[in-house]
Amino acid sequence: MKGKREIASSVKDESLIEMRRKQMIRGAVKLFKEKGFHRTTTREIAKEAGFSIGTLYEYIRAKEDILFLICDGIYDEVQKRLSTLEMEEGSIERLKLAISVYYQLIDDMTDEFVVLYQESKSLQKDALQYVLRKELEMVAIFEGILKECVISGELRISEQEIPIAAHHIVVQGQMWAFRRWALTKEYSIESYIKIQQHQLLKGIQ
Amino acid sequence: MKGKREIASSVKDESLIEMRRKQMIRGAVKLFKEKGFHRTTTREIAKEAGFSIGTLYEYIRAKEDILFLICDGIYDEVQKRLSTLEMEEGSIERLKLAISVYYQLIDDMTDEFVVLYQESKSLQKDALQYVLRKELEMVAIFEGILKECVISGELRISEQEIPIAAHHIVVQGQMWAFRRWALTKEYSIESYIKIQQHQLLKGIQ
Amino acid sequence: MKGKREIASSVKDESLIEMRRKQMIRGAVKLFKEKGFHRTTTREIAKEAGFSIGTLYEYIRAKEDILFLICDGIYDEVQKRLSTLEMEEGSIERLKLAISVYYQLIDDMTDEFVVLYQESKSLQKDALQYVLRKELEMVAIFEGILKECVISGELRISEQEIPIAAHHIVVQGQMWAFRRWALTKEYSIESYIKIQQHQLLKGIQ
Amino acid sequence: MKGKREIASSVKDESLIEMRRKQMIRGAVKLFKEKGFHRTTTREIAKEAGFSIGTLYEYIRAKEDILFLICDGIYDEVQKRLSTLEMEEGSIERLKLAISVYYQLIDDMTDEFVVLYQESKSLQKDALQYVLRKELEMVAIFEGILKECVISGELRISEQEIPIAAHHIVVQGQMWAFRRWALTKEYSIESYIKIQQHQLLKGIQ
DNA sequence: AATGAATGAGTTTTCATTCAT
DNA sequence: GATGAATGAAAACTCATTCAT
Repeated sequence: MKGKREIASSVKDESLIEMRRKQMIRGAVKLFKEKGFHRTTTREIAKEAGFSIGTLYEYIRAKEDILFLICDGIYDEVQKRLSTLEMEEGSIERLKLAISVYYQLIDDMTDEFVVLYQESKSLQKDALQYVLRKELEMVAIFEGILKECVISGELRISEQEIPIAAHHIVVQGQMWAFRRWALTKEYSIESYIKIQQHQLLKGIQ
Repeated sequence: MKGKREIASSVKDESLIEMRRKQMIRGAVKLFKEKGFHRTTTREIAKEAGFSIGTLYEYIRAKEDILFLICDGIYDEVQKRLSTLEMEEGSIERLKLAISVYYQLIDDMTDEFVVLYQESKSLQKDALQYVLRKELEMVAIFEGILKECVISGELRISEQEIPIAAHHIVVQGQMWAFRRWALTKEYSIESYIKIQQHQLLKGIQ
Repeated sequence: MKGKREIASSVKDESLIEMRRKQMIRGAVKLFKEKGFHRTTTREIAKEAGFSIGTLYEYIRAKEDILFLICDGIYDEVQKRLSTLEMEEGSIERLKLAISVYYQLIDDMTDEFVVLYQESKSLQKDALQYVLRKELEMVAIFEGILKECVISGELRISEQEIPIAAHHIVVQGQMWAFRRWALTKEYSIESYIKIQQHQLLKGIQ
Repeated sequence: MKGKREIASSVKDESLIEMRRKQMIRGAVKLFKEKGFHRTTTREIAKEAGFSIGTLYEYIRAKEDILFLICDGIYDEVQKRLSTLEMEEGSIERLKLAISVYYQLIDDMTDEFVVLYQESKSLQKDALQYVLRKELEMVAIFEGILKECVISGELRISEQEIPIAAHHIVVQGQMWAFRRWALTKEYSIESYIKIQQHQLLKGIQ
C-alpha cells in the first residue's frame, strides 16, 4: 500500500538487477538459515550466488540490504497470494482458505520465514520499522477477513478479540516454520492446516 | 533432572561466582535485547555489569557462555515455578494454574525469553542441544498435565493431540513475549491469561 | 622429495602470492631475529613488509604460517644448492665442497637459520613434524655423501660413525649461525670453512 | 668471578627464598621445556611449584626473573663442578676429565640447558648480557685448560685455534642436549663422551 | 607470608567495504 | 559491468602484575 523502500544499485539495467538480486537472495537465505546473518560473510554470499564480491556490491550498498530484500520479498509474496482469494467475503470458508493459503506459503518458503523472524532484528532502525509495518499489514489482512465474518454473522466474537485471533493465526503459522523439526514427526502440512483450521475456529466460533 | 552443564570459572569462591554471574546476566540480557547477541561486545557487557573485561573472563571462558547462562537460568526458574503447583492432579484447574504461572513468568522475564528464542541458535552444538533438551522437558511438563486431565476424564482429546496442544500452550506464551509491543495495546497480562485459558480450553475440551 | 605442505591464501594470483610472501618473510626474519617470534606482532610484520594487517592475512591464515614459510624457504634453498655439486661422487673433494656450500649458505642466510633453530618449536604439531622431517632429510644428504666416500675407500670410518659425523657437520654449521657474534672476532666465513673442513676430516679420516 | 646479579624479593627469610625459588625453577623448567617461555603462564608456574600466584610474586618481580634464575643456576653448577678437577694441570687427562664432567652435567640437567639455549634471548638487555658473559666465562674455562695443555706441550695447536676448539667442546655439549632425541638411538652418554673425547682430540692433537 | 580476585593493555584475527584495473 | 586485492576498524580473548584481605 505504502511506497516501497528501494535499495540503490549502481547498475542501470533493471532486469539484470532483478536477476542478480534473486541469485543473491537464494544464496543468502540458505546461508542465513544455516549460520545466521552475522556468521555469514558477504564473500560467502557472493560465492553462493555465483559472482564476485565486487559484483555483489554493485547491486546493494550494504550487507544489511540483502536481509531487507529477503524480508521484503516475503511480504510481496504474501500480498500476492492473499489478495486473490476467490471466495465469498464474510464466509467462514474464505477464512479457512486464507489460513490454508498462508500456511501453504510458509511451508513453501520456510527458510525465508525463519530468516525473517530470526534475523530481521539485525536491520537498522528505518528498515526494521518498514518490516514491522509490513508485518502489521499482514496481520491486518486477517483482521479484515475476521471482521467480515463477524459482520456477516458467521463468527460470534467480540470486537476486542479480533486482533488476538489474527495474531493467533499468524503465530500458528510461525510455529510451523519454527517447530517443523518437532511437528513433521506427527503431521504433514495438509493435516496441520486441517487441525489448525479446526482448533482456531473452535476457539473463536 | 539430568546433570547440569557447568561453566568453568577460574575463581574459586562459589558465592562470588553466583553474584558476578547474576550481574553479568542482568547486563547481558539488557544489551542482547537491545542489540542482539552479535552486536553486543563483551566489553559492553562487562561495563554494564560493573566490572572490567578481565574480570568478566574470570567467570566465563567465552562470550557464548553468557548466552548459555541466560538460557539455563530461565529453565531453572520455569522448573522451580512449575514444580510446585498446589492443585489436584488431573483437574482442569491445575492446567489453568500451570498456564497462568507460566505466562506470568514470561511476563516477569520477557527480555530473557526473547533472548532465549532469538539468540540461542548462536550457541555451539553441545550447548544448543542442552538448551533444546531443556525446551522439550518444558513442553513435556505440559504434556504431563494434559495427560493427567485425559486420564481423569476432564479432558476429551485423543492421545495424538496432546503434543500439539502442549506446543500450543508454549507457543502462545512465546507470543506474549514476542508480540507484547502489539498486544499490550489491547491486553494486560491478566486479561491475556484469561483469554488464552479460555481459548486453549475451548480448543481441546 | 615428499609433497610440499601448502599454506592457503585467499588471493588467487600465484605470482602475487609469491611476491607478497617474500616481502613478509623478509620483514618477519628481521623482526624475529631481533625480538623473537612471540615478541613480534603481526602488525609489525605487516608494517615492515609494507602493507596493511588486512593484506597480511590475505596471504596466510595464522601468524604461525609466516614462521613455517621461513623454515620451508630455507630447506628449499638448501636442497637447491646441495643438489648440484659438480664433483666426482665418493671423493673427499666433494665432501669438502658440500661443507663449503652449506656453510656459505648459512652465512648468506644467518638470520633465517637462527630463526629456524630458535623459533621452529613454536610451530604446531603437523608443521613441526614437517620441519623436523626436512631437517633429517638435510642430515641425510651429508650421510649420503659420507657413505659414498666410505664406499670409494677415501674415508675409513665405521658405518656406525656416519650419522654422528653428519650431525657433526650440520651442528658446526649451526655454530657459525649462533656463535657468529663470538667467532667473527677471530674468523671470516672463508677461514671458518677451511678450519672446519680440516678438523672435521681429521676427525673422520 | 664478577658480582652476582641479585633478584629482589619482598620476603626476608633467606632460606625460605632459596626453597621457594628452587620450587619455582623446577616447575618452570618443566613447563618451559614443554611449551616454551612465552606459552607458559605465571599462573601455571605457581601451580606447578605448589603455591599461589601471589606468593610467586613475593619471590620475584617479573616473569623474566624466573628465566634468569634458571640460567644463573646452570652456571653456578658448571662453575662448581669444573672448579674442582682433581687432575694435573696441563695434562690431556685433565682436558678429557673436564669434557666428561661437563657433558655429564649436561646430561643431568638437559632440560635446564635446553631452556637456557632456547629461551635466554627472551631476557631483557641487562640480564641477557649477564648470561652471555657467563657463557663466555664458561668457554674461557675450557680455553684455560687447553692453553695449559699447549704450554705443557701435550697439545700442539696454534694460539689462534684455541678459541674455536673451546667453542667446539661447548657446542658438542649443546648437541647432546638438543639432539638427544636423535642421538640416544645410537649412543649412551658414556659412549657419546668417549667418542667426542676421541674426535675432539684427533681434531686438535 | 600467603592468597587469589581484579585489572586493562596488548594481541591475533575477521570481514564489510572500496576502488583501481 | 565485473573483478578481486587492499584496507583498517573492531572484536574476542589473554595474562602479567597488583593489592586488599
